[in-house]
Amino acid sequence: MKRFGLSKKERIKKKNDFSRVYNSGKIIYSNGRKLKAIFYLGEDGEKNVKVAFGISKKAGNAAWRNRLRRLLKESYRLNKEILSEQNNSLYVVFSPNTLNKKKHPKLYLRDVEADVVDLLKKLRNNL
RNA sequence: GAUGCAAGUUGGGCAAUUGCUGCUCUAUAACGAGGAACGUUAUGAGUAGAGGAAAGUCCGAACUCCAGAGAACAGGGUGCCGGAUAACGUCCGGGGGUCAAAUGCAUAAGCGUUUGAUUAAGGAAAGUGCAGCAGAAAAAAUACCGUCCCGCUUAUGCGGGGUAAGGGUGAAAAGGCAGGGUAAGAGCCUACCGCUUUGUUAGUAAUAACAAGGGUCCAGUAAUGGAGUUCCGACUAGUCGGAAUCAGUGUAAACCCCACCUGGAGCAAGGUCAUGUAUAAGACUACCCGUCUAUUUUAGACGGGUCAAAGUUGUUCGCUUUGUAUGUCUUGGGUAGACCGCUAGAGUUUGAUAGCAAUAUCAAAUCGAGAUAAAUAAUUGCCGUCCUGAUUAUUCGGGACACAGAAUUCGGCUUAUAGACUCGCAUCAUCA
RNA sequence: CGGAACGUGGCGCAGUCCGGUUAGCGUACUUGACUGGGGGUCAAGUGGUCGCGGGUUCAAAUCCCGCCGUUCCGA
Repeated sequence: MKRFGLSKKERIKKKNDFSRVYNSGKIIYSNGRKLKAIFYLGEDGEKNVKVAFGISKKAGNAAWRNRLRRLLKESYRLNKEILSEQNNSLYVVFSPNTLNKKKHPKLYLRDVEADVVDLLKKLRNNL
């Protein structure tokens, strides 16, 4: 597996997985409450982490949402080794909480990455 | 050269690193009984990878399904004329209306020419509805003030009648204006303008130009009466009665009339395979006639008719299916995985020909997204454009670079949009 | 992606079909009266770009066109 890669196997694709995360997952927020993450810890013993990025239609128009999703993906991709020590299957969905297009018409990686790292560290401590 | 307007084109570039999706490979590895071949997965290499609006979903089509998708009505849409097109509410060309400016003619009303803007613009002399408030009167209307005549009265004025020129109301008051006429007035009469009818010419047509006709005639101060012409109705069939004889205004994005178009749903359409639930629930299960077979009653098959149910997604007709078969129809439940549909097409560019143009025909060349909790990217550096701070004939900083993201595919419309370029027009400045 | 409905005082609605009278109702809010005070009742009052922009009309919340926003449905 690539060190900085993010292939199809590392993403949540099935509808059942999504409903499991949203129905019985836990929510944590980043410092400043810009972002939030919903996660679900499985008990099958398989060592893999799956992620997804969910952005509401109310946050902004399609081009803005597309850019935010790519930045979130990039931030996770560069920092996913933080979660490499756990042993069960883990499902995580990242979403913006207070972030929207009206407040932040221009998005940059340096703004988003710090919050994602913060979220990942909190996640590791919760396991 | 600057500024403004209008039209069109374009929608930052190069490199490095790290990634994603599709396709290709005599590539490497693992797995599948596994040597070859094949398949799957991973890795590697190569290659391609958002738009002019991809948007809004406002129109039009292609394509697919609905067990005919037929007819009539209803409903919906379009609306100057002609052309283009697969089609359109789109585009092109032509003509008309309205408004503004300039200018010419005219006493005026008005008419002509040029330029610009705008125009959902068939029919209001087929019918119906509506026109609040104000105003005397609002649609075959009407006399409030005024004005004229007659009667009464000392007079102020009162009563009767005429009058739409003037005042006033209103968005709108029943052609305009000048002269004649009159008791006063009025198309009451006349000229001009407008309106309208018919004809000719030009044009495929909308329409335009030109010509002719249309406000009747007689009597009367007037009201009015008579005559003529046209239309309608009645009957006793050639008389009687009624209406008209220069606009009965506006509204059809009110009903409506006319012409043309129109079945419904939409790629989450639909098809194949896999997985999987519960043969779950409900409705219909009628009658007559004829023929044939077996024959005691009777039963079965075929054909026809009636009836019932369901479908035909508004109604009717018509049509189709079913009516004792482990049948048909309706409702409900379950699956959310894979593949096909899925991208080469009414495609793009160039040239020639036809055409005023939209566009068409022919020839040559060319094209490379196809995802599905959804790829097409992120960061950095340099260059480019703009803003700004310091320094000052040069350099160093800082910031910004639009609107916006394919989801079956096309043709349009509408809306959003920083900057750059091209052509044309107008104004100003400078030089020759 | 496709298809539908709705937008009127702070809140919930009527009026829109078929244009005209003052845009109305409940609740909330303000003031006053009744009460020793509160609650409650009664009376009076405030508050509206009828989502936004054009058009038709003498006149538009209402008719027509274009935008904006919200909600719902579809394997």
